[in-house]
Amino acid sequence: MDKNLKLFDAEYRFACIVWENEPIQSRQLANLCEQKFGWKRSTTYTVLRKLCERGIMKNENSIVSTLVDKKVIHQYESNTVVERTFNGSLPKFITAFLKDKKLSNEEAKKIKDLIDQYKED
Amino acid sequence: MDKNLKLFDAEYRFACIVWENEPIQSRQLANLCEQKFGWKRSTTYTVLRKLCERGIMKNENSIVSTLVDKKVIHQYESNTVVERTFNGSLPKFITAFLKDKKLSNEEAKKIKDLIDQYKED
DNA sequence: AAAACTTGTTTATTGCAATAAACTAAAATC
DNA sequence: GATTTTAGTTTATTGCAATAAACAAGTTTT
Repeated sequence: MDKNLKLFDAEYRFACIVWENEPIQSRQLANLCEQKFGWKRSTTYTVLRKLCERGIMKNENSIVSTLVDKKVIHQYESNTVVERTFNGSLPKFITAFLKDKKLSNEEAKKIKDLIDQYKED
Repeated sequence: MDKNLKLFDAEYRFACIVWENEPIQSRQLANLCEQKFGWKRSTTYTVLRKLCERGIMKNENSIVSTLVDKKVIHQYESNTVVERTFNGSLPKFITAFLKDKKLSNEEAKKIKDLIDQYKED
């Protein structure tokens, strides 16, 4: 299936709730969304159904769970931003992000170690 | 002034044209937008005026120019994404971005050198 | 000075995300 | 088996981004 991984704001916040609580009863999910977002029951169901139609979640016997990992959504999201706004360049993104910021030695080391993990063998 | 630095998609694409061509006559700008986006003249003026009202551009004697550097918008944009979706963590963002990717030694070095530039003295 | 053109504003129109009300059907309870 | 509850769908409603048509006022051209 050709999943559209672009989650709109409301969808993303909703998905976070599901990721944190899955598998979860649809009823409970509606309650959570009511608490966290002030959503009416029908709103939760509408958002849920849209995501099910796109193959991102499923609702089987009133048990809701995700079909797409949060990591995959994050991957999609980060790639989209870098492509759209930074010409696909990670260094450009980092430069923009760090503008007016300073990193401690530990923070810098952490990132550099991280980068090394993605070097091709 | 309290500039709202959030540019919507159309606004951002428009701003890019201005950054690349400023200072530019409003007429020429309308022509460019017509070519690049297929916009009618009035669309260009509407978008332009919104950005002027927000202190992001100005239009003086039919000469359009920006009041906010592209870097600042990029800074805002990158910070917003990292905060909203990655809990403010740059490493988390990078991890998501690099998933399923490999970096050449040169690419890795480039990024690590970049990181070092932001270490506090 | 009338006509034509230019610049910019005011006022629609459209599309879609976000939210919810109203309804339906099945299941559980009395 | 009638009633109430639960799960989910269908059908609005609202708000706002994106786009543009229609208009106004100044400037240039004839």
